[in-house]
Amino acid sequence: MLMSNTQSLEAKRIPSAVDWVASRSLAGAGRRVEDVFEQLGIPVSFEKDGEICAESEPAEYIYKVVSGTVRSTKILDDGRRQIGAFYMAGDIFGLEPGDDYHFSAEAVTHAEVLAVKRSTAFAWASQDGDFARLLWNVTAQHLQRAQDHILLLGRKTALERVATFILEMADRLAKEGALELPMMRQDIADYLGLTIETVSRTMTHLESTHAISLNSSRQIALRSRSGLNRVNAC
Amino acid sequence: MLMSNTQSLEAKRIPSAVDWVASRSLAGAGRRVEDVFEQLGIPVSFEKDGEICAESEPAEYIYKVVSGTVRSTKILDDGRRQIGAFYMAGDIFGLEPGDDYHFSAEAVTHAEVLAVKRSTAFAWASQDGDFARLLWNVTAQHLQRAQDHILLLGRKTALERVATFILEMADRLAKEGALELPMMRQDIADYLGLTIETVSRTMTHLESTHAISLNSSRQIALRSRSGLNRVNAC
DNA sequence: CGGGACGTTGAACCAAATCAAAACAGGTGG
DNA sequence: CCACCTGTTTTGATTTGGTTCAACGTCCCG
Repeated sequence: MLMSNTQSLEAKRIPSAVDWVASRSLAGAGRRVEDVFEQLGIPVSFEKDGEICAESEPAEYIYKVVSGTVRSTKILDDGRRQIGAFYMAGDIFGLEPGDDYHFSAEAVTHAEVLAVKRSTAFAWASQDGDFARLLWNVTAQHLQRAQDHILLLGRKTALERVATFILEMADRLAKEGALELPMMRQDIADYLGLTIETVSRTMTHLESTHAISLNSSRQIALRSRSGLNRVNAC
Repeated sequence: MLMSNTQSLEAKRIPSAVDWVASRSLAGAGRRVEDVFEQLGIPVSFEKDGEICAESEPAEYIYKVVSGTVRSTKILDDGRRQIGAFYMAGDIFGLEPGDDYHFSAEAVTHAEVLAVKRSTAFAWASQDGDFARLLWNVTAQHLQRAQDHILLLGRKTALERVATFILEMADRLAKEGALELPMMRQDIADYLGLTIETVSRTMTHLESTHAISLNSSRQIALRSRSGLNRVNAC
């Protein structure tokens, strides 16, 4: 869909970025490592549902989310879909040990990302231990989240899954007690390994037990964090 | 249980390893990066069900499996257990971005591991880009496996889960078509997010459809890899 | 040969899925 | 401003895959 967007990257800016890193890689020590993406990244924006990268395509870029929300997905032959993670502002994704992406990534909302060529990032990391350490750290944190999610999918009930989800989202994007979910019910269902109906019913149930209140389907207020924590086994 | 074993590590050998890495870290360039664990690691062995590390304890060591099989587990308050991964000979585990382990690890069978102090490994990695790259690679591969497992737990049926499991184990430890499972049914169930009964029934079903044959409960022969691949959605 | 751990099988049950329909929320255009 | 359309969410009725509960086999190992 937004393939043209992705492909145009190459023609537009990348070659100069490669030259840049080659010429400055040893001068990078003074640079703040957190800002490497900001300095080397090409800003790209994706409309809602735009495809940022596709499973089993060459993993040419690493991405950092500037704004918006991104989902990583895997799809089975018959269309069943699983969302592995949501990435929000500040999150880095697309780091692959092999040559190809191992999942697809799509914009949940309109999203702005910074794209850095994999080769550029690796070249930089080989010169700058702090940056290498940052990349490892990002990967290891993703792994921890994945392990938590494995526990959720393998052993938690629908009620526990939804409670965990709401608490996770509250931590990541709450402004004083209320949160605006960027994704629709189908995305939540595919993240939690449930159906939309079960997600909807469970939300309603949490509202009826005064754990949350649903301003609109996307806007949730935490009524009782302790209630959510209680229902969320841990 | 084997806490004494783990704790004795410190007294026994670690301090000398720290000195060693300090004195030789810059001389390490000629060393084969794959062998760093063999050179720096302290061999430790664990009996069946021995605890190698525990969730939320300080992540003091990184481990490499020499022989045997290890499971990583997370447990909910009420005892529900999820196995995140199995580690076999050659696998590295225990790499944590934070200061504490994020899961427990136990020996499924009698297991020999090499333990390297986290601080030692990180010190080495900061001097040796190849070793840093190796550690990142290990982490990123674990992440990919975790993502595949998330898909399995979120969206696959019991039959598909068991088929996927058998194919995975066949890839990792098959000798000409037959494989000897190191773990019991409860471990398989906790890995696949099922119950022992369902795992057992599903194995029986796969045998009755001539996809596998069960020599004993632990010894499986792949009768029809294509049959398994067919049942295993992907 | 007897006991305990592990594995299989059977029957009843239940949490979540599926199937179906109604309610809701934005847009768009008259 | 309202009527209409389309995509999304909620609610209801029914079904089902997998769990639970219960019993029986099997395999070691002393």
